[in-house]
Amino acid sequence: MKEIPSTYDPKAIENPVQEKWNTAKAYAAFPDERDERYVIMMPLPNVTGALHMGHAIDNVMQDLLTRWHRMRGENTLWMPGTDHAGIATQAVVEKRLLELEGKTRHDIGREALVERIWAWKDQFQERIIRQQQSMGCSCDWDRHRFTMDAVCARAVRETFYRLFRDALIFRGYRLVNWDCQLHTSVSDDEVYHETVNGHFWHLRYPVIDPRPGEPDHVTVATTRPETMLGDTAVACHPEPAAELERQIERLKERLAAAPAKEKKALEAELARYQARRESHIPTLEALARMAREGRKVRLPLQNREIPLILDEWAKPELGSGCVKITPGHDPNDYEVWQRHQEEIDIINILNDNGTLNENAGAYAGQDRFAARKQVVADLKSQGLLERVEDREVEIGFSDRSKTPVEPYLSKQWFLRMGDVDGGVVMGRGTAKQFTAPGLAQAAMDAADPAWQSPSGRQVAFHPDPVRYRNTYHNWLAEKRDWCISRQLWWGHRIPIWHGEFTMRELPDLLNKLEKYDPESAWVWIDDEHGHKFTLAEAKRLPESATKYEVQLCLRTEADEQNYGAALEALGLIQDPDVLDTWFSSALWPHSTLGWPDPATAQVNEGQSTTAAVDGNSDTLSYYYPGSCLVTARDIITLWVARMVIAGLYNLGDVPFTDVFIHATILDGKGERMSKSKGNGIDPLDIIDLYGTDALRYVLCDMQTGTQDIRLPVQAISPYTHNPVDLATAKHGRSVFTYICPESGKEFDVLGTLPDIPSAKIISDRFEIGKNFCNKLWNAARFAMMNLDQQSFRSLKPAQLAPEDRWILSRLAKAVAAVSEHLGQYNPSAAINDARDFFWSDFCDWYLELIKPRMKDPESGAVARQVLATVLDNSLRLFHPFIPFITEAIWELLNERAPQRGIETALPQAGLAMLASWPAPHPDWEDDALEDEFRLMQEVVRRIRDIRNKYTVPLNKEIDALVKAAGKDAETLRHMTYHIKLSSKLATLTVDAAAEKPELAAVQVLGDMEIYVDGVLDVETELARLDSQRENLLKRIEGAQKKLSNENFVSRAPADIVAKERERLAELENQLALVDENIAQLRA
RNA sequence: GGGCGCAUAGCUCAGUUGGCAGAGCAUCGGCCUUACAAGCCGGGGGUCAUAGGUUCGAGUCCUAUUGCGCCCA
Repeated sequence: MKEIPSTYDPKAIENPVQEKWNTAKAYAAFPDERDERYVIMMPLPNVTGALHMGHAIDNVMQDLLTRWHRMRGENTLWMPGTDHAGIATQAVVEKRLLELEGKTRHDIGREALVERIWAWKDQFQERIIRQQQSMGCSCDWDRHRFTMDAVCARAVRETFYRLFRDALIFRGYRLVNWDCQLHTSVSDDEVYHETVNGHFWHLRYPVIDPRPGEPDHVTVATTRPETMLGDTAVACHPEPAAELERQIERLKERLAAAPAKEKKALEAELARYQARRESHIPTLEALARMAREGRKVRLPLQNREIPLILDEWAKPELGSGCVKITPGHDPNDYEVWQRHQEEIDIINILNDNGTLNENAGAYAGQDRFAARKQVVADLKSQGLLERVEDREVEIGFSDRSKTPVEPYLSKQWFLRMGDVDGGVVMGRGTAKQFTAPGLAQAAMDAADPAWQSPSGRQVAFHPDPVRYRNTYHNWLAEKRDWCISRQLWWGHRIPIWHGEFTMRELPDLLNKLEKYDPESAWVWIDDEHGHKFTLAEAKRLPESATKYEVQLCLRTEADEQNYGAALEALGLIQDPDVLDTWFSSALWPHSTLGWPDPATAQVNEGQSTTAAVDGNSDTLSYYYPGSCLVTARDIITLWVARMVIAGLYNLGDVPFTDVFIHATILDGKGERMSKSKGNGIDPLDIIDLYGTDALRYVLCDMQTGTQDIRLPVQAISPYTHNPVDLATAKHGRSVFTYICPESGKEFDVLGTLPDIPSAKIISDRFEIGKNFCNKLWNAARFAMMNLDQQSFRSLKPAQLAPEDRWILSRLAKAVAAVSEHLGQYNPSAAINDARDFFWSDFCDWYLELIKPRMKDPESGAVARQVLATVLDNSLRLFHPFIPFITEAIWELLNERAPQRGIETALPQAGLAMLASWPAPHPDWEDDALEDEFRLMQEVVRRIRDIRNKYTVPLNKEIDALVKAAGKDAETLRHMTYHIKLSSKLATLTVDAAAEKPELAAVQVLGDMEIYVDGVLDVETELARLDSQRENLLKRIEGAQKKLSNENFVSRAPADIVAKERERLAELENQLALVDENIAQLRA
């Protein structure tokens, strides 16, 4: 039998426990005959780097739910995996390539780069899995997926094909955010904005052939002067005077409603507006008239004539009242262009690397920032620069390359999110097929409590259903088309072959394409306006020089092998772009299970199959739809919504019914924790210092409702190895360095400065978890010392001592409360229910009460059996929260008391992880007994207080006399043993007619008085009684005031009033007793 | 600019339908009591951000203000 060390050492237990789980494959899930199942799909970590605290809480919450449901006997699958994270990973690898070898991706080519990214992915995926395993994640490691695995890739292709066939995927020109360094579009989510000091340049464009009385130039302003090279118009408001008046009225309304302190600024603005009636409106009216006449201005530097146009985007109350229109490089101007397509052009002046192209004339080839300087200088020398204003400007940066993004016109693939004529068929060909108005609408409906999928499901958010549903709804309601193409090399290649042809060239090609089976190769023909034609329709188009784009989607990898080369021979080329990462993540809940066909899905070597075996279902039909998605707030829109869309579209059902939104981890200042801010904690550092279970305990403890988690952080000084509080420490030469207060030397928290030692970031909050684990360890150790091949025999309640029945009653209630709170997605409440039971009831009272019984053969045997049973249930109860220590103790307990239970034996299990969740035991609950215990504990506390007040050492036994009658007296007589033991009394006497010994310390408790003789110091006692008296007076006054309020007595519910009366009577009684005692002592 | 959220003990947070303000940590005093000093026993500490309102009664409901955070543009 194993010796039990006297202190809890997480390092000594975690690896062996991990090995046991892995050897037993305790995590593995297979379809079987059970109807109850529980499925969680892991939000995929990127393969770009190590896991941080955000991953830690996400994983711990998932593992908590997974272990809990597994113990409840449900067929539980937690599917793990990693995400290829397109741009993020490629950017990291490209950066390394440049740093280490001085090469760009173009130097080594597509294939070689992709090969290097695979190598990177293999390395990091392994590391991530190790980290997750060390956090105790009980995912099914034999089903681990990577978004570019064959099984996932097939699902991506199939989905793309179906969406394309349904005309929900289309190609079009759009202004996108362009990363000039990575040469790719980036999504809005990948752009962050920063306010920087910039300029507002006011430029003059000469009017062509001005007539008398007309302005000879217009002034426009811009923060990006080089974009003027791509200007195609200058806009003026169609009704400048009327519009200005409207704005003046609006401002007046705002002024009337504004608080005093804002009035001044608004008044000034109003005055400015009013002055413009004179200073600007005549010119603007003239320009509007000229625009109506089709007049033009000359674009400087380009010597191009561009029209004056009328558009409401020009604001007569701002600037000059006119705006330059650069449709190719500004989103607002792009919208203006869409309204005026017949009148004006759209010009792109940028290359994909941020240099100017041939459309920039003399500036072609220059970088955009160099060109900016040159343009400004040239305008100035021509006298066309009116003035330069300093101004704060907001600039969008690419999150990946940290360089400014440019609005850039390019052809991209989109997924249509809006409603579609005739609707969209969801779950086509399945038993759950239905029609939705559009993809976004389908996902919105899915979270509507009134809606049900064909299987009766819908999506609900926890723990705040309304708030998070609104977030989800508001985003989807925009129904913005989703740009799914990325100009990258790393990711799922778009399975489209396309080419441009005129109607003269087309018929021949169409005849050849017609031979392909549409089940393998779907064809759409787009005209220049994005109208789509089928093959058959296109054949009837009139012969012309108009260009059409032929797009053909090959459905499978095999189709590509078979037809790819032939298509290229026909003049079609494969689109070089890859899909947005979220496209494959959206399919995660079903692609991982083998969709579209689990029988033929190609899983990796050594993995569990997705196909049906031994008469059980395949994984897709068994585990889809899943149960719960666990994630943070910021992923609701990005990912949750897209998974719902994909699940509904492909399978006609939601991917999960519950979404658990957990907290975001902040530092002590309330800022989001992140590696790049220097406040990020590495979970492995916490595990190293406090143990995995401590990490998990504290994360569970802090996951309350919707409250984010604030973790005050410290740095471990590399000089003294002592913690340094970062909230108060002084900074060194940058915001990422601090001065160690003890040594006065500087350290760095980012770990990127070569000449300064870096410090680990930790948080002492995790001590709470370690302390609890130590308590659990030692309580178990005490139990083990007393359990030696403890045997089981059926015990009737009558054979149990009161403390045995009491602890079982408390246990039954704790089990119920923990289950209840876990069901409500409240881990904090749940772990505290368990903790309070274990620490405050079991350790503080029960263990102390049974110590003497350990020497008695008969009552000792009963106590041991109760002890083993309660410990058994406690381990089961704590296991989902702190799996390592509970598993380690479980093994020790199995050795010493293999069979546990009270009346019947509990179900046995070799692993705590596979043990059953504690059974509910309403029959053990005993409220009357708990009341008696509460009274006993009160009395004990009063006596202990006296001991403390008069510093009576514990080894000095004292006598207590209690004046009590009726039920109280009866209870105290039942509990005499417990009171004596817990407060170390020689004797306890309970007597209704007890007389207070002259110099006894007194405690008043309800109607009772407790006397302890022989310890008293008169002065101290008087002071104590005085303060008690004060307190009583205050409370009596409050109660009297309340009861003398006629309104309270007449309007408050009768039971509340009665309770208040009762309370007053009791307080008055206590006051009388205290007064009596004071009088006696004074006498 | 639009939307959402938060403010309770020194710190981190609970506080159900409105009915006696709680926990853990920290702090103070006493204990190396035989599982645990990472512990045990006891104590102190609050104008529930501010100002109004509803109500017999407000930490809780309503309005405004202040400060902070997040999301979207």
